[in-house]
Amino acid sequence: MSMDDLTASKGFHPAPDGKRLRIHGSVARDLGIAIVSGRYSPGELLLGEIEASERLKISRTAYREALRILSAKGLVESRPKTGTKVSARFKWHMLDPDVLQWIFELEPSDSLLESLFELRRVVEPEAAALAAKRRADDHVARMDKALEAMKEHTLATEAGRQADQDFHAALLEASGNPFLITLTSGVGAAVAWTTVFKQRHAPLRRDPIPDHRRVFDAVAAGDSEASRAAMTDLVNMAFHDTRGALMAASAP
Amino acid sequence: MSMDDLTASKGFHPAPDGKRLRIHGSVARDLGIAIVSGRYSPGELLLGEIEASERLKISRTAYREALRILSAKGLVESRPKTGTKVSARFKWHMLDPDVLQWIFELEPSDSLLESLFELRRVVEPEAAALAAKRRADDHVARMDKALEAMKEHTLATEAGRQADQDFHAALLEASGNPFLITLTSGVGAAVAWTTVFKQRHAPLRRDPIPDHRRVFDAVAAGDSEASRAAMTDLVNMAFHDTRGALMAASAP
DNA sequence: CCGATCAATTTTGTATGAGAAATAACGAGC
DNA sequence: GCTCGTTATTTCTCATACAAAATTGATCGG
Repeated sequence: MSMDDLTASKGFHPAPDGKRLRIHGSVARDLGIAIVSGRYSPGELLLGEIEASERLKISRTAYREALRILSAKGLVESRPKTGTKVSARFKWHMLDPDVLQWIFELEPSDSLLESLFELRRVVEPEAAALAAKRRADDHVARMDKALEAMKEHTLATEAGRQADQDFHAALLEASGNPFLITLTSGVGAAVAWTTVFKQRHAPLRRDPIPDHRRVFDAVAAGDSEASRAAMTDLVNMAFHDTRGALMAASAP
Repeated sequence: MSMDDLTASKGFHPAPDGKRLRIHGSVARDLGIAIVSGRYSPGELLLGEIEASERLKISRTAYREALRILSAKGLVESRPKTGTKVSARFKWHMLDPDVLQWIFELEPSDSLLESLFELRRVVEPEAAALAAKRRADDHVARMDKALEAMKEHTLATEAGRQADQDFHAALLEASGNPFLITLTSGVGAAVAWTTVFKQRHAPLRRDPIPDHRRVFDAVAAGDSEASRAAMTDLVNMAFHDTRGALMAASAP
């Protein structure tokens, strides 16, 4: 692909950053999206530093730092004389929060979506089960509070979605496993953002409160089996919603 | 902590890179290890660019690029005027291959080790079960070949360990899920390197061939239940070995 | 005394030019 | 045909200068 396409699309991204931080990362973002979306194929050589930075109208340093970010995420690898090339897909850090977000900002293939939720169906119920065993009173209180806020504001509002995030965050913390926390929160955030972004506030899903309530009750009661089951349902519902959002966005 | 400690330890790392690639990343490595090992606490401010680069005896650009790598992995965040500070732990990308490796090069706490294998016990058996359903003949052939090589060379040799890697790689590919592949291979590689590095070729584990054979037979037969069970045993054995290696290294 | 607005200072961010290291490709010599 | 040095290209490093951002403090008005 031509580097000009990138320049052309500069600044058109909705930038679902949440908090504005590291504006400069937009270059890495654009390049990253171009890569994960397949506009650069694995093995393909990128232009040299001078040429690329000229096309993008940025300095060489800025371009290099963007490449550093991408190489830290396993998307590219560069060596002297050879140049910088897009890494093979299996080297990509697919679970990196940014990479995930980049993937889901475009139109992820059905199989990718299926794969991601395959992972979620395995991990998240187990996290809920662990949370049921290990939760402290504080976690239960936070989940309860978040649930109340969800009921009050609904998911159509920013406050409601924040409460949803809080609910899951508290649950994950209760699991006490930092790896599960990183994994699940990253995946959840990327997907949640997708649904919100693709279907703007569309009340497509059925009332999510009862399902959350089931999870809450099970975890609060310390019933790991019930927690697992309830969370499985929740993930399945999320899968349904996400698929719906993506299909609506791709075929308007 | 003082930045001088870093300079002092420069070049002492065994650099388990495998292929030499991006030597320059050693700065990021040192800093990353310093962070995940707790020598910098979350929230702590790093020195300014000029001062830090002087201490490390590198240029400002080199130091900045190292910071970029770390920020891409969620370890630090920098803003103008405020400076660069170590991010809160929950922001770290714990499943990033490099971060994992950095964590396990030091002495990870028992609870961390427990947490990681908690994740593995959930994910890897499921990956094996999926592989049993989806494996193609090619995957079986590769696993078979790798198994033969393992039997011939044993895990005490480099060739044998390579065969072990190949075995698991083929199995993961058979699962057909890129997220499972990234997750498992990253985790596996970091831990495998730890055991090899900590206990140099020590024949601590019982013969791993039969356990691998069980997995192979189940996957080849397309029996997902048996695959799940066999892989569970394999993970448990790996947990035992890793714990042993780490304890041996910490209390010589 | 309190508040707000505006300027100053500090820190990261960007730009640019010059050169060093690394490595793949080429060619000379045997 | 094979080995070994040479060359060319590309990333990597360095040094310096300037721009942008954001916190701090000071100044002014109420």
